[in-house]
Amino acid sequence: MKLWSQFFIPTLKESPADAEIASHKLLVRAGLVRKLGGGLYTYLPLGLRVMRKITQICREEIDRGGGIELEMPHLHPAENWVQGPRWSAAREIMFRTDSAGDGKRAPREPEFVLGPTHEEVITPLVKAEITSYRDLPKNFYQIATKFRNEIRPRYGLMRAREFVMMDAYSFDVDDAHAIASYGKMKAAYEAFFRRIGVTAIAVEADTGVMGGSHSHEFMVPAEIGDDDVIYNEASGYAANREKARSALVPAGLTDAAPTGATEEFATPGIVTIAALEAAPHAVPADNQFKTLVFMGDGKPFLVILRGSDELEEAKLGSLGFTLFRAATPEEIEPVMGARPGSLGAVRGTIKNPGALAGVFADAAIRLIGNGVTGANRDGFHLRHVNVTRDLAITKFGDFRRVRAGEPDPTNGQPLQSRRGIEVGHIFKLGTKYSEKYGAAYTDDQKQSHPMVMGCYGIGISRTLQAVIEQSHDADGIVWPWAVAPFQVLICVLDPQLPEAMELARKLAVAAETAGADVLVDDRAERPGVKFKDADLIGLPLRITIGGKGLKEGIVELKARTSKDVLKLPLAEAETRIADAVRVRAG
RNA sequence: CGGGGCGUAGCUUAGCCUGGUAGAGCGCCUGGUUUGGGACCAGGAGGUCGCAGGUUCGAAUCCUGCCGCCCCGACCA
Repeated sequence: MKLWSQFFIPTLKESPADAEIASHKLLVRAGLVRKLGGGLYTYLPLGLRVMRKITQICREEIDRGGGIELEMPHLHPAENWVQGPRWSAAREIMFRTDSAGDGKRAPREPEFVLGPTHEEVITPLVKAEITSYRDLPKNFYQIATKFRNEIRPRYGLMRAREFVMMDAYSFDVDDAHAIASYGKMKAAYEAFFRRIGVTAIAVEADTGVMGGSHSHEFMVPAEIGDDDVIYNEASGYAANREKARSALVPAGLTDAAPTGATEEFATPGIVTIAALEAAPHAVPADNQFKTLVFMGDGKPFLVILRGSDELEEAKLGSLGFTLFRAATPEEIEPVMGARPGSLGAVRGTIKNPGALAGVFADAAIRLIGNGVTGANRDGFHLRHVNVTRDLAITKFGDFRRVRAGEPDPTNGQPLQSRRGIEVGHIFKLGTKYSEKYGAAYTDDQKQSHPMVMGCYGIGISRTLQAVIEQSHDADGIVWPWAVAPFQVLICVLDPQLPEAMELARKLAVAAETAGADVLVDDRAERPGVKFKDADLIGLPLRITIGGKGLKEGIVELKARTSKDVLKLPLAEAETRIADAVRVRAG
């Protein structure tokens, strides 16, 4: 039992000016966190209690899924990263540290980085410690602070520079066993989110800079989420838009025959799809070929899409470049012979085709058959361009952004789209890290093999905020039982009455014995203030002890989720409260 | 990092355009009246107006630079 007057819950009537979304406002207003700087937050006592509860449930479920807890340093020798496979891709999000020195000369020390994730630490550890198939599988995890120099921290704990994450790393003898480990973690995640009272759905996801073959993200549906989930309820298909597929291009599609010889026509000043759509040319966007130029590891490559489609940039990750970015007009012209707006991939029109690392076409351009594209001559386009006859395509792929309404790839029904917050991610990594660091084992035939890895993350602090985003009303937070900082609030309206406080202590003991954490509001505040604060901090059960009720011989019991107030005769109060707690505690 | 916005008391903010003693509400302190959904009255403390330059007799206000924060984009748990 905690007495409010001896605890620290600084609630606010007004929302801080820098908070935009409900959960961020409530985090601050309910006295859970305070901001230190952009993306940096202090967990106040109430917030810390929630973090601990989420952390503990996470630990229990990961343990149940076979995880072994350890803790690695937050400070990493940069050397570990330089040796790894993604130093160049990941260094931009890392904080580098050194000694503050004596202020007189530049410190000369090994370079350190603050850990954004721990593959670069765990893999060398496992390499050194595990060498036999007899010691596999192993799945190590920790729940610890991570540091990422987010370009734009946002929405309170939602995207912070310093945040708490559960990160796990599995090591298996082969692919089949790695998939089993992956499956166990997926089940553990589902159990975790269920227990903390959060709806999180597993969706297919892009692997990003982590690499690896496949992955799922766990998404909490929310309007303010950063990600779009493409899904269909009937089929159960769900994917991050970055990864989503659709059956837009029918499997049996036959390629259109040419309609005539390609023909150049003048389009002075027309450099956008929309402009070519307008009169006098009137070429529909879905009859145009859009030609984009990217730089992949220093070499230009082309991506061709339908004019009506958007590029889904994440999908270019499948092309195998370590780093890629859009090319600048200065880079484009010498290769293509024209500036953006008049580009095309028709054979023979590209000025310097040898410079290209490839021409990658989205499969949907096959729906065009014969269309219009840039002539690689400023102010000119080509018509009657046939996909198979004319375009210098290296490879077809899926590069377009899927839109709601397109057919589900599994059942053909229309796909839907909604926003979500990514709270967890699981990756099947393969041998990318184990090969790089030499983490290998010897099998029973004395053969050496790289271990097959998986890695898994849950954003604990982000999940905390996602809980609030998903569970609040106009008055404040509505905590799910399992993660509430306290489950029972005893509101003593007349704390100056000794019999009121005595009763509060008695009821607190009853609730605690039944399995609840109890907060007693013993402040010398007016009832209105106490009720407003009670709703704001959102504890699941509220017991009200007032002078009036005591004269009547009752106390009141109210759930945060309900408007109904139960009047409990004093003689029954302890048992009734204990029952109410047991029902919810399960 | 590109685009936009904002920095005034612990919090929310007015004042800035059109330069001339920095104001309110909440919170805090004292006293009193109150006491079942953010009370009222009286008194009080609290501000180098983000920082540094500049223009001016005079700058919160105009100009320049920097810093910080928020929003949109690319990245992520």
